Amino acid sequence: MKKHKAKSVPPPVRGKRGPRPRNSVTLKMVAREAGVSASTASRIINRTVNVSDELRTAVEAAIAKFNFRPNAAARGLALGKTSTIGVISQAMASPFYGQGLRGIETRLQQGGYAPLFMSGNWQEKEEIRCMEELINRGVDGIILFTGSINDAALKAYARKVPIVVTGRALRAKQFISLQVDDRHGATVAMRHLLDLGHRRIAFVTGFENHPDANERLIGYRDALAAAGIPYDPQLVIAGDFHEEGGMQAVYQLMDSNIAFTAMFCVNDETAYGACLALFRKGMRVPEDISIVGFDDLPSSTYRVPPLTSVRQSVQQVGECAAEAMLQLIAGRRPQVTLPAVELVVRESTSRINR
Amino acid sequence: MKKHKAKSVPPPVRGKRGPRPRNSVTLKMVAREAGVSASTASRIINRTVNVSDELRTAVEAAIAKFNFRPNAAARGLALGKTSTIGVISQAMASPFYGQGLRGIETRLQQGGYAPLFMSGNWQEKEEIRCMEELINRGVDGIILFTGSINDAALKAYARKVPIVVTGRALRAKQFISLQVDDRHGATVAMRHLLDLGHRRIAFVTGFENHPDANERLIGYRDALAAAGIPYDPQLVIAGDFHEEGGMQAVYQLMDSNIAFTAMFCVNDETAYGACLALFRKGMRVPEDISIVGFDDLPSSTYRVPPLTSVRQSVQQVGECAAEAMLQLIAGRRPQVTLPAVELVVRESTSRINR
DNA sequence: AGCATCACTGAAACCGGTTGCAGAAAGCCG
DNA sequence: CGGCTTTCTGCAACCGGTTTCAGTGATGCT
Repeated sequence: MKKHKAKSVPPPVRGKRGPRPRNSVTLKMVAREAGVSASTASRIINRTVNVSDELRTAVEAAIAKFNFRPNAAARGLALGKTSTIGVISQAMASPFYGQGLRGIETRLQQGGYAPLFMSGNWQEKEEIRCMEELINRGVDGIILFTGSINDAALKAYARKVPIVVTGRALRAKQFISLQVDDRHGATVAMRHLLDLGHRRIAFVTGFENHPDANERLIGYRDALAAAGIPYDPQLVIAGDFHEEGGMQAVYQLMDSNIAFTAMFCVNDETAYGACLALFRKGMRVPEDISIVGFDDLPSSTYRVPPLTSVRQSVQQVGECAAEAMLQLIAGRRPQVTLPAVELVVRESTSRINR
Repeated sequence: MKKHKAKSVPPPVRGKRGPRPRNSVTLKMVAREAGVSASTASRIINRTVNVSDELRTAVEAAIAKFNFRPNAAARGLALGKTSTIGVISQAMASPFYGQGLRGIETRLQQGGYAPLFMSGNWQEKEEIRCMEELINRGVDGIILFTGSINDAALKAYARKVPIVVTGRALRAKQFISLQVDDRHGATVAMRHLLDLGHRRIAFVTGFENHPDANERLIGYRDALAAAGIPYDPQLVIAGDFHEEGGMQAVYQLMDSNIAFTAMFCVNDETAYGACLALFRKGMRVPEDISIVGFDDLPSSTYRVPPLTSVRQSVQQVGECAAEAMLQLIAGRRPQVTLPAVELVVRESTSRINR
């Protein structure tokens, strides 16, 4: 008994396959229950074609009865898409990113996509790793939320998968970059302080060369220039976008005996740190020093005192990014506009009193 | 020209299929390049069997040359697993969850899994939706980070997929629950206040019936009892785990002229709100009122004044949850222990001065 | 009535991997 | 030197959907 040519009559070999305790309902089972073929069931589910009402209700009943949910992997394989969007941010733990991620999640979900979040931890290498991993997993697009991957690499990736990036000015196919109007926001913040009579205004910036930080610095300088106040480099201190940077900046200013009556911080977290350092130094906010932040994190409302800040609604930026991605995938050239930045005046700023 | 029986000779129909611009390298291409079959290539990649060094290097070279990455959907379909763990939390935007999620992400990644995050927004219905969605997507396990899905439903889900839950005491197959020692933490916080001489200590709790809140309330009462101080229900105010709840609690206490010299808040965010309300009422922290929080969020270090809090390292809880999940998947009965809670004394508490 | 059109439906070929089975080649034995 | 393991390798059958193509009745048009 030898079958010298196995192909002549394909015998249903059917050994029991591997780990098959898939406790799941398959399309075939639903189809059989409804008395139709799998193809028809599939078409009904996806509304690909019209089918008679009779069959439709039968299939729908079967689906409900078994609580059928199509297997995402199979569908992804067949369709060549996963209905998943990769999202790379820097750190989930930060309230800033949390906000943005939430916006992305919300909007994506409306569009039938789910986000797959990964964190780059402020390291380009890690971001690259995330990129690769996400592409492996076959995501249908990638949103880079304030990433630092260099432009060239990004363009290269954009040829494999649609990409949306925040905080860049870069054009390419399958590629959208969203620019928050950092410069304008900074100008508005400065104008507020200037209006209150401040003239010696310190600026705590972020990492060297970070686009957001640079733009905000430009806004700072623009506002000074417009008010006819000379730019004093001593008043600009490098920070790290975190509380620690804000604290160090204050210590540095005060230890150097550099006079100032107000501070503009590159983001709210930096402002928090500055507040604490001033408190340590026995200075009061806003009586002695006025402080303005940027981002208007939710917790800024509840600081003591509540922080004046430039609101850019990170959540809305996230939503816009998601929106852009959805349009990109749909093949349209996205036309999304970020909400305008606006100053939220609270209690960390007051008229200069001396 | 009619072929009445199409099956007799299966003709390679091969119409051009749908959207096939898969710009990806397939296993088959790699195999051909290396001069082996797809099966062998697969086995080499997965180290399923030993193969001659010659072939191994050939295949590895081909992989490198094409930068081949196996298609995750196909692999998932064949294997019945996705190397993805679903994670349901309540809100990404909150620093609390951000911390925990970060811990989960870190640990999972070490184990070769990636997290798929979804938010329930404190609504059981949404959590259920997430559950379903995650199961659809074929995740290999689900971590419910402080969820409110009822125990019965949870047990039912656990029959379809391994589940790890925080903040419950529930046993089942394929199911682990992690309990933070809330009660002990609350006791420690209270003992600190009592040691400082406080006797009228308010407690701002969370949502009604939330397990964490209840446990902490018990700790509060235990500590009072141990100190021989009668429990005064007037001093316990319901909150919402957020700043707003803390503010309202303070207003309520003060408007009712209920005397108190210290507050213990169910979590840090509540404490933040309380601080602000006290500030509004012209009370100083800690000179007039001492405040203790719970969770020790990163930003508590930078509050003005820095907040005394019970540290439970949410990030470590996240890591433990991930660890438990990995073990569960590996078929072991996980034996993970959460780090002990500890009090971090900062500047929001001081000896009573009256 | 005769033939083209149309609306539905099912069989089978994919998607891109994994893996049971068997055949081939090499090694070992009596 | 033939028979029997042992080690590798390839064929083809899956995984669970989607979609092309062909086939069946029913209908429309001349």
